[in-house]
Amino acid sequence: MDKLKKDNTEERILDAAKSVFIRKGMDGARMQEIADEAGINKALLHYYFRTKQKLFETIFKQAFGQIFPDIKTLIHSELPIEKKLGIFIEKYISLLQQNPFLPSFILKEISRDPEFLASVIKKQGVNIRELFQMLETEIKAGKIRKMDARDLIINILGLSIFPFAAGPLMIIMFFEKDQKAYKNFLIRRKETVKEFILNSILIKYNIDI
Amino acid sequence: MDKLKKDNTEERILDAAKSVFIRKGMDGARMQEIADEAGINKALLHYYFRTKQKLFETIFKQAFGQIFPDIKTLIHSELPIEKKLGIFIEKYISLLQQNPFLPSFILKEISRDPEFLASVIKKQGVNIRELFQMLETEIKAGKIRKMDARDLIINILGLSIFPFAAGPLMIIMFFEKDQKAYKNFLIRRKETVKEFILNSILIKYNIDI
DNA sequence: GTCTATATGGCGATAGAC
DNA sequence: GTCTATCGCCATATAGAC
Repeated sequence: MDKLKKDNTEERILDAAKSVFIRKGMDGARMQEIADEAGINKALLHYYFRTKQKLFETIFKQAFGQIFPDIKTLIHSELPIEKKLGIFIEKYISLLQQNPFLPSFILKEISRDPEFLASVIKKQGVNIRELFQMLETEIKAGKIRKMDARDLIINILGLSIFPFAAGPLMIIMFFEKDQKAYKNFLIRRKETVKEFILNSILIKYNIDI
Repeated sequence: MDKLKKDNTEERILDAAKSVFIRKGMDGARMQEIADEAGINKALLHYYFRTKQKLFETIFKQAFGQIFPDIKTLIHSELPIEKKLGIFIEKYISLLQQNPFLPSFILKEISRDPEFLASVIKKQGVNIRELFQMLETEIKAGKIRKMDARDLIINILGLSIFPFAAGPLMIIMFFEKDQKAYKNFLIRRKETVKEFILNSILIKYNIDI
């Protein structure tokens, strides 16, 4: 029973902390606000997670862990490159749709403490090198037009992530505060991003006349 | 002489504030740090700009004002669309190169207070509607492949802005902390982004066999 | 205009009862 | 494990001398 109670409180704290940290960032978040949202008091926060910093790191790692869908299996799969990229983009944007505040949360952290973030990524076992090699192989094989693999990766990430990071502004300026229209835009995004990228990089042998 | 002295101090404050706010954001910035960097004391900050909030807003508007190069003239020019887009991308990335911390600064503000930001944009006299109309005209004329103009705008902005917002992480993970290699990457970016976008959206009538 | 000194409030963190 | 009360610090902001 005690065990259950503990788990429950800890979970409520983590949920509340995630919500507040994601809205306000590390600097803007207040322990009091997290406590309120969790339905407990500040002292208990410190009982569970000694410091604000530790609580933040717990949340950050948890949030960030989600952000790498199984890239590894995708890299080594035998699918043609356009399928690989298509699946990645779809999975990635779906993930962001379920966690729409992750992008701005992580971007904040990039400018606040990039070393910490890089260390978290390393621990996730993400293999950048393999990813580069895979892409470069495809480029050399002439499946993708000649380009810097770093550009390609950044382009894919930027096109996927940016509409979420800029979301609150887009809703006001592009969608007249119509949240639903924005949501529909994001749903279509999976297809339009795929289209946009593949159109740009695939080498096609069409006769267009 | 008094006038000169005033101007000088005010300018030093603005420079220092810009530097600190851009590094730390509104929440992370400290008035003491700004005062130190300006070579004065805290009290004087409040003498010039009553509150931190007001100082921040001054800086923000100033920084944001730069971010709209003369889009208006570009929209109404008689250049073909690929030239228009090319010029915009080049100008925009150049601007960001000179103010590499603007992206993360503004993205922070998007999630902190999007309404304020939208109001600043409105006052800048940016005419989103005209931009949409221009793009839609080109699409209808068959110069650009069929797509949602909002997607196109977001794609251009995302591809331009994201590499700066993610810069500190890229330097660590893609460039082994070699700042210079990253800078060179950004220099090349002007061309690669143009290429990437135009390749994706222009309708070409090539025979590729 | 610029400074020193201080007020005021808020926040993270801890002590200690239950 | 959970609470109330409080400490100690630091940040914004002001008062007042020069």
